[in-house]
Amino acid sequence: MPPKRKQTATDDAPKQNPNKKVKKEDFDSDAKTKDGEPWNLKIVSWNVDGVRAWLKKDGMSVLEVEDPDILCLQETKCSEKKLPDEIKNVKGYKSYFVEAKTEGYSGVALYSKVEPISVKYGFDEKEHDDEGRCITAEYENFYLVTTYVPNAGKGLMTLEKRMDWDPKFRKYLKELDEKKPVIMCGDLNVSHKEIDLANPKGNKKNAGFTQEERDGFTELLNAGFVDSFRHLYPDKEKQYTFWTYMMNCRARNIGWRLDYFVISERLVPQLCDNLIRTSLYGSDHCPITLLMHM
Amino acid sequence: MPPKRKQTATDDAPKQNPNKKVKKEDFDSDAKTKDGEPWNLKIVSWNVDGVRAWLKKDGMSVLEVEDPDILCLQETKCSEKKLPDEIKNVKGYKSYFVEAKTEGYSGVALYSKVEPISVKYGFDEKEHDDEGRCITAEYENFYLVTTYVPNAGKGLMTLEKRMDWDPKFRKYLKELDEKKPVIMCGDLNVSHKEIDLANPKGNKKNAGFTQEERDGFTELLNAGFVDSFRHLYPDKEKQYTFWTYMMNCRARNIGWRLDYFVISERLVPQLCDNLIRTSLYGSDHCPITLLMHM
DNA sequence: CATCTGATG
DNA sequence: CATCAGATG
Repeated sequence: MPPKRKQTATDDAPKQNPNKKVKKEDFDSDAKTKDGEPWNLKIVSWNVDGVRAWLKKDGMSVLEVEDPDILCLQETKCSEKKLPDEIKNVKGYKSYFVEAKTEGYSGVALYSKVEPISVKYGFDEKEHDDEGRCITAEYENFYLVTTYVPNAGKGLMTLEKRMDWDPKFRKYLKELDEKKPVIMCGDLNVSHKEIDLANPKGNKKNAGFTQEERDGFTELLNAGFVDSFRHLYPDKEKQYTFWTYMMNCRARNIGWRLDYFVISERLVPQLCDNLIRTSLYGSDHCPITLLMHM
Repeated sequence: MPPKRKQTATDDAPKQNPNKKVKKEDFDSDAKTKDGEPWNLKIVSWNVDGVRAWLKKDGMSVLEVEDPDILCLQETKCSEKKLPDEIKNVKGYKSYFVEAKTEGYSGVALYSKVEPISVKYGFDEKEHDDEGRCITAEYENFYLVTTYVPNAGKGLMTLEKRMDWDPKFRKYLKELDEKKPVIMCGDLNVSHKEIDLANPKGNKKNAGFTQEERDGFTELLNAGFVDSFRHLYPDKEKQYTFWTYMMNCRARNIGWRLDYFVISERLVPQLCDNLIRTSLYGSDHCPITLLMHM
């Protein structure tokens, strides 16, 4: 049985205030594994929806308040040659980028305090790799994969591309998992269950909540992986990581949980916490934070 | 001989400060005709470079400080159906709009306290009229024509279109002039002489200062019209109405005089002043103001 | 270095 | 309602 966390009525719908200045202390955590081991690895993942716009909105301050060991960004929407210097060179971190062949589309970044043993761009599927959606970093005792999964598009225009992605990416993760345990994070562009979005009924035919996409996520979990947030908080409602900019959705918490840390089953004993940082602004997603004892 | 105005070294290069709040009193004028008649008609012309962006930058405050009888705007870049209500309905004015067939391109507006006897959209040249570049308002004792003349384009890509415009538009103005005197204003997209731009040497091959465009303007004047500003201030240097947004040109006054009031020769005795309102911001052009005794 | 559109999300 | 690109100026 997963360790159920205490739930209160108030923490169901996190109060968000974009103007409130965040303090480093608010991000402190003494989370521990089930066996009482403290965390010693922190990973932050954030879909930045354009890294240049996000930079101007002070997105980089996430490094000050979180001080993560690893930071993963999705939807950088910027070729490497156009990256501002503040994005390219971050003190204390090695950085890695993939870009789409189409300028200003997709793109993923990975920052790491410790230099990985190896870094792999894409996952040997040319069509998908050409869109700059995946970076894998190999560490001593795990692989970190960060990804921006294809959006099924308005009117499900690109659902086919998405459904091509799911099995291929799952296969890739399984292959990695045979070598070392895997921590995969990013914008998976799906809300798994009804609890994972504000309006499940109205979105069954929309990108991010079709049966096909939800089944793809289920199959990933069946392949030996765990949705770390839902594992820790199986019944916690109104926990979202994305809100459309339209209709004041973020202030009203009409959102979707699209961003995840998905970990190999055998890493569950080392899981300390998965936090959703709704107090941080800079994109239509908020960052998520994983705490592990490695 | 034209009435030469006093020139000082300091008013050659107007000091501009975008943050300075303008006061209505700073726009007062007691200009008179050569014969000492005070002005009783004020017309303001402004290339707004996108009327929606200009509105957000408080461009409409020109009405408060100038209180013109007629306001002409060029490059509205907005089809009538997309015009914000504040643009469409202005208290105290009748308003008229032309739009380009291409959404977000060109477009001209005219606001008038007194309802014109008639209003004409375009000048019966289909190619040009499809680009929403001209409105003519007929008044008791004059025609007002406001226009946004085709830009010759980067690398003079559209110089041909421009050179097609010049004789046709000139012919149109001459025909009007046979009926009533004409006041024509707007962005003529040419600096007539070397004195009319900061860098004449470097721009002889560029849109706005080619020999063809300059000759077109000369031919217009030869057809019985007068550049009212240059008539009043024949030697006044560094008087520009446009500065590219690039390279901090406005602060450095590296500009062009592209916006004009061109009037029928027989209106010259009624001319009181032509002012360049460099203290007003909201676009890459500044407004110009004509004072007439009609 | 601004405006705009149109694609994308 | 945001990001981006690309056209236009």
